[in-house]
Amino acid sequence: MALLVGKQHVNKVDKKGRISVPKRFRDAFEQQGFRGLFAFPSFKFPAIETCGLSLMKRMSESLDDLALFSDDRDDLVTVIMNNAEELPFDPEGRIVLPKEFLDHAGIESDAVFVGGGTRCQIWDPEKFSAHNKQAFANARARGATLPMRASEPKDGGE
Amino acid sequence: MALLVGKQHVNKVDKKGRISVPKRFRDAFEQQGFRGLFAFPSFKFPAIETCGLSLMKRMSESLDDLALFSDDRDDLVTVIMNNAEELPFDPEGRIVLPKEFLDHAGIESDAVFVGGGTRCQIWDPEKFSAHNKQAFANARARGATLPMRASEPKDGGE
DNA sequence: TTGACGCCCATAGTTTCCCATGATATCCCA
DNA sequence: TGGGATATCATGGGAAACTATGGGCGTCAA
Repeated sequence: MALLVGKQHVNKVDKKGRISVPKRFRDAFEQQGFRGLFAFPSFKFPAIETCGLSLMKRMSESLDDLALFSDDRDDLVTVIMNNAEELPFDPEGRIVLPKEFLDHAGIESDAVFVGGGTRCQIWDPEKFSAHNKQAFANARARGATLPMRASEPKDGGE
Repeated sequence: MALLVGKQHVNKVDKKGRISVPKRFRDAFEQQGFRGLFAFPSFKFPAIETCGLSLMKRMSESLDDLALFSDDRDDLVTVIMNNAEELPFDPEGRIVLPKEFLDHAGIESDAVFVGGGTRCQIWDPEKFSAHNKQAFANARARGATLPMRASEPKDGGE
């Protein structure tokens, strides 16, 4: 899948709750066989997490591998599936953000799409800006490092 | 199959006990070859479990895999199969919820359809809200993780 | 005959679609 | 290399389509 990066897409939420999904991101999601995306509130941040059909399906299948009616499964289903929403694109490539999501993220009129590799987050621009600064500070203070995966011999698809 | 997710569908139970099944869920169930759904009271929660023909079949088969005459099997067969009802959609896409189910779930005038991937549950909105909070707390306390199925090597077609 | 159930119709409120407009970015050509 | 022509993307609003809901009627069965 195309990589989603960047934080330059600041779009407007209109009075119907619609917002344009940046073309790049939209294309990446559409390639997964569903003209839309899946969104759910982040539990760590005041932000909305979004992903495409592939990841959502994979999570659903993984959940189905757990024993039906087990506590583990029930809790995870609730946390993941029950709190997600399927948001189809309209012909112009917009989605309608449920009010609950807007509240969670503290979004009013503008929102920024932040690419995070295979998925993306939607933030209130100011909140993200603060979060971004903080992340820089944290990484610097902690001297964060990233152990790298061995590179693929061939171009490993997606 | 289309994924069933979300908890935004809050519909009303009319005095005949009818309730509209949200369009998305209805479509997903109908695709399975039966214009209706299967429902049975959850034995863990004050909620009604519902699923389509496919999952019902899969559960039946899974039950057959349990040892004949084992307590688990007998109990589950009783709890699931004996208490399940086949609820056909009316021309408007509604089902009639048996009074017994309404009582079990403590549903009076409103009910929320909660998507859980391949099935969905019907709850009293307030009870679900509390349950949702609890599930988050449980998952966090237990440090729940979801072992993921291996992702498809190629771009997962479909 | 009464009640339960399924079907039909009417309606209100949303949601989705469609079109128009403005703003950008891209490209082409002088 | 500058300027404009063109395609693309984001945005806004109105209209059409659809979903959810409520009530009435006929039918079948106890």
